[in-house]
Amino acid sequence: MSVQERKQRERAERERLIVATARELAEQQGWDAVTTRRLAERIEYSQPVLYSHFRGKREIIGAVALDGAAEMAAALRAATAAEDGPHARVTALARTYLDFAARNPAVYDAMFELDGGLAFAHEDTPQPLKDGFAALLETLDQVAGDGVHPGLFTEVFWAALHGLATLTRAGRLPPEDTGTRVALLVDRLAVA
Amino acid sequence: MSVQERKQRERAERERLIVATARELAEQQGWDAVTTRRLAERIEYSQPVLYSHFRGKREIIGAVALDGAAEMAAALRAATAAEDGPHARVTALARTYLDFAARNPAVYDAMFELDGGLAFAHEDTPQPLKDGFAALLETLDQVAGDGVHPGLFTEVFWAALHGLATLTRAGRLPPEDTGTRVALLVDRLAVA
DNA sequence: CCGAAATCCTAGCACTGCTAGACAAGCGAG
DNA sequence: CTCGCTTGTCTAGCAGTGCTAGGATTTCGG
Repeated sequence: MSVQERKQRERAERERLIVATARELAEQQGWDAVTTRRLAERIEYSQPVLYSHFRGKREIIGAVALDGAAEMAAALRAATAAEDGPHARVTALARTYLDFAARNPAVYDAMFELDGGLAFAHEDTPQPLKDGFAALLETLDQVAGDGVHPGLFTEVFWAALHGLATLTRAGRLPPEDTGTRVALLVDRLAVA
Repeated sequence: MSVQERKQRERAERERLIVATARELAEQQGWDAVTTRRLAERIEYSQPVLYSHFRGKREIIGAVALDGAAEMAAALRAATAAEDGPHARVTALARTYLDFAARNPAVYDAMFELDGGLAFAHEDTPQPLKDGFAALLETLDQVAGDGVHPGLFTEVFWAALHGLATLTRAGRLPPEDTGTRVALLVDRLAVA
């Protein structure tokens, strides 16, 4: 049995390599450069190997997205835990969110811009995505205000952050004023 | 000279046909289905004709985006003009924006999601885009609040709308609560 | 009416995601 | 240890993509 276990381990290892390589390549040269051929060459296997791990390119993007979601959730929790008071925590949350999106554009694209074939807002939503939303909710819950459903408030706040992230990265918003925009957003949306 | 004029007219007419057909096809079957071959077949010309009007597919997407921006700006102005009072106008603005995005997903994608090769936030930004932003600013200017730069406020509000639009359409947010989200957003962001 | 110029199309390139079928390596059974 | 078989991998290829070179056809000006 040990032989099979080793094989399974190696297979899982290779799968992680595929995802990590795809992410790296996307971050370096953009998702357009992530072709099955280039990806296969980088992991030093032939293309069909990719399809023995994933149904197709979409699923690879989806895997990168899940990794990213877990990472982002951890970053958000770490950033908010270091702050005192709801207002400071929300500010830190927003800054960290936008910072993550700016520093990992390819991963952010995999999560929200590209089609990774992931389910959302259903019971069959993958755990890391649920957890990412939960990380937002934990902090935003405290500033939703009376009579406002925390989940709905989180959705609105998240949408605002998402809009800022995407529009800034696409060159639609000048990046210099990000700090001011965050301050305005937090001051208005979050009730003490 | 009349002959040349007629030719120019026909050329312009054909260009409009290309853009309209691209938009129609994208709205019917998604942008993935808008290939140069299919598009060429629909306008009953060969592919190279497309390239005598546009540098490439990107520019076609850009042309659809510009059309859409003009349309959206008109819709926003019409909707806000019919309302009395700043709060009602902002609400109408937000509703109209999200409604436009929901009803014309392909056009909205061309404007913001896809790369149409358009410049933004510079002096060489095409006029319809500037005008779209101006349409937002006209209404939001009234509710920015004291000491808040109207342009910056508009950017934040716009980002929030954009986030709601994209996340809803991608299935990330349940569509039922759109009205509630808009109400929350307007109530908090807009200062009476 | 005829040469020149503008217009358009056929054919093809390099690339994409994805897959069938050949091939080799490693396994368990005798 | 050897034989058959499963398992894993690769080569080669398909249909489709955006885009373009070069030839054919139409249309214009003299």
